[in-house]
Amino acid sequence: MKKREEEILVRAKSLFSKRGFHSLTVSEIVDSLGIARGTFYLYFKNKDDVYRRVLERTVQEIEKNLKVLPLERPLEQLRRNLLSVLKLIEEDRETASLIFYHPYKLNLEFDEILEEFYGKVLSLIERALLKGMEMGIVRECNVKVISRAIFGAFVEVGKGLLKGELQSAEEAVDELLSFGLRGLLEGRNDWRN
Amino acid sequence: MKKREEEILVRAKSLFSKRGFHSLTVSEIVDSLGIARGTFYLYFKNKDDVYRRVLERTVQEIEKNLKVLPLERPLEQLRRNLLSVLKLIEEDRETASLIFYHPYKLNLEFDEILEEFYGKVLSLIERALLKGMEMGIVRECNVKVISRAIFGAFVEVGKGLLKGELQSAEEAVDELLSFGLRGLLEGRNDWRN
Amino acid sequence: MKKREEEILVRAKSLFSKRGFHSLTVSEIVDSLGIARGTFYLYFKNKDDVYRRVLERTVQEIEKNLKVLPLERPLEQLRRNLLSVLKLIEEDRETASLIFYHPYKLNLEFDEILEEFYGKVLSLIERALLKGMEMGIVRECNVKVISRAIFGAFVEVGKGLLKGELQSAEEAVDELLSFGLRGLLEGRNDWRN
Amino acid sequence: MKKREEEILVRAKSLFSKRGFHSLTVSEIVDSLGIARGTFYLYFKNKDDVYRRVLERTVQEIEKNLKVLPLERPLEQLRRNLLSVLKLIEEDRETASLIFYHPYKLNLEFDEILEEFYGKVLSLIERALLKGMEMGIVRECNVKVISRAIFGAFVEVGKGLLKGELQSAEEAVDELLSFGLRGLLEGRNDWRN
DNA sequence: GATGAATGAGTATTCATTCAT
DNA sequence: CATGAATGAATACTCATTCAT
Repeated sequence: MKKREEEILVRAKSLFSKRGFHSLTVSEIVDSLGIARGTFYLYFKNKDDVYRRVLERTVQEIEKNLKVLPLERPLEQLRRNLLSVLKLIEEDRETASLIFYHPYKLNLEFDEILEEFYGKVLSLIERALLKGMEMGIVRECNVKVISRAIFGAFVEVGKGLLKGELQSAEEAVDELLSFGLRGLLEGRNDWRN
Repeated sequence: MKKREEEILVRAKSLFSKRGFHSLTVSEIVDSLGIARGTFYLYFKNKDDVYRRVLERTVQEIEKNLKVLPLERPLEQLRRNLLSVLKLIEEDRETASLIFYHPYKLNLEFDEILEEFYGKVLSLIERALLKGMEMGIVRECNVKVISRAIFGAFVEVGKGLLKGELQSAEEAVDELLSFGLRGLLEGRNDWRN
Repeated sequence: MKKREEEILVRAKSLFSKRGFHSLTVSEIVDSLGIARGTFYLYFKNKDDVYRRVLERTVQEIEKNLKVLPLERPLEQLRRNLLSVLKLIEEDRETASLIFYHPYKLNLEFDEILEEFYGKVLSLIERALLKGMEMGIVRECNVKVISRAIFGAFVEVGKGLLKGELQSAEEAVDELLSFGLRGLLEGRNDWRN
Repeated sequence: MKKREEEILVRAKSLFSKRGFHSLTVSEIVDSLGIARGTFYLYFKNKDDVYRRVLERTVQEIEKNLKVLPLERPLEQLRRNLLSVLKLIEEDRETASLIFYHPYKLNLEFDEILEEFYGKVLSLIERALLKGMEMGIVRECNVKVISRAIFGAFVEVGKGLLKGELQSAEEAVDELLSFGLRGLLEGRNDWRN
């Protein structure tokens, strides 16, 4: 990766995360870097191209943190993954903003990138659930529905952290896990026991 | 409400839900109705104006279905509300699409409309949780985190229904409730008992 | 003249004098009268038509005050005419505004209306000058130039009154006349003596 | 100043002076130069912007010719200034057209540009008058009124030259001066003596 | 590699005018 | 006489993209 290309990608990510796809112009990207308009097109086919690559990178960064640990302790693995992603959000608001607030229907290609990412996360959750059931830790349930529910709960808590309406990622993940495992009803025990 | 205005709003909702705000042009709206460009501006100040009104209406339609039932049975109330909204989604994919896939950062005013709506839903959930705790049905928990989690789970399941990746709204809601109430761990009882 | 027609003309004059031709819309005229857009076109062919008729009327009102008195006392006649027009300006700012600040090159037809009016005023002045020369009161001069100069001086003083930068019409006319007759140089007598 | 910018300004001045602000379109400017619509907006913020800059330039060109000579000979200075401006008008009809026939009430900002210019010319005249009085050359008079009168006379003669209704600028200025200094009444001497 | 002037298709918006009721 | 909904031509302005230097 060329230095210039990298430079543009970094700046573009920052700007797209603040301004969204449509309101950010190519001029703003190049002006903010002090480079010529033509230089931009030396490294990127067009505006869609930068956006796609920004999205891809961002998704990859998160995926690096999604470890497919050995499945002996599926719930622990899930906990770790959720926590590591929420931590990332706390640290890198640009990434979070892109992932959570990406406008769908911009362009089918863009949507696919996130859909694929979401799909990966979903299947990670599904696999943990299935393994848990196999091991007798997790009760029988509709995995399709529940994995989505977990995913959604997680995403929404992530947004809460991003907006500053929730405070600590650690606390949120524990609360989330506890909720997911024990449910809301009174009279349960901690799942780790 | 004038007939024309209604006609435009209905068509605009349909088109915005399919195409998003930016890619839909005013020309497409009027062409699709076979009316003159000027006619559009007779009823709407500008493109933002239609979009705002479409969004407002859509939110209102859903809110009509969010009944603030007497809180004696908070969990039952929650169940009904979630179900009625998911049913709506099943029936009216345009509404669902607008609500779930609205691009944030389009325009602060637009975002506020949905934020306000989401806020209402969140507080509905919070109130049910708090009442449940008061009544001793729901165990102590961080209401801020858990209400978001429930909301997120619900939204994500809604999206799944919309995309056709999940089948029945009824089944999904029951599964969701059971998940939320009993959690995932083996060896729990049904909350209704 | 129909009552409605009159009503529209009066309002249009008022609005055109404040807003100018281009920035005033037909909608504003009809809205301000509480009548339908169609009603306007019952009495006027188009927007140009009202403007033309407003201009014509306004010019006619002034012309009524421009008396072609018997020429025995040409300078006295000139004084009276100038005074009567400046008085009108003091009283009717709408008329003054239209006459003095009409944007040329709007439309040839409009320009002609004022040009014709200006032409009349000029020839009034010219005739007074010529008569004065004939009578030996006025010294030999280039009537074309001087009549324009008198006209211009008069118009500019009118604008000064309109803008409130000059105070009394009477005083201004006397000063103007004295200037025109005696000139600026020291050591002259009053022309009436 | 970039070559293109200059090119556009020159053409715009020419077109505005012939067609006025409203009837001239941006398309006409660019078509007449054979450049793209976007090129125009590279150099000018909008249509108002070109007009404003054309007006400012034009005023500046004239102001360069308005010399604030030492005041020992105030009337001679006035004569020179009036003459130099009238000469300019003879030579540059576009400038003259813009200055004399600019439609007021287009836009407050535009009006201010000319008002400021007119104000400068007026104060130039006022200062000459006051100095003249101080030196005992000019008789006591209401300077506010008389300076306006001189200005108006001058403007109107300028218009006459522009329209071709008056012939020579030199002759007109001398006639104008003689009129202003000696007045119209018979039996006066030349002011230079 | 880098530049930045030039491009022009695309879009929102206005407003005088018409005409069926 | 009066209405006012509907029209659509006209226009300003934006911005992604190109290409000669």
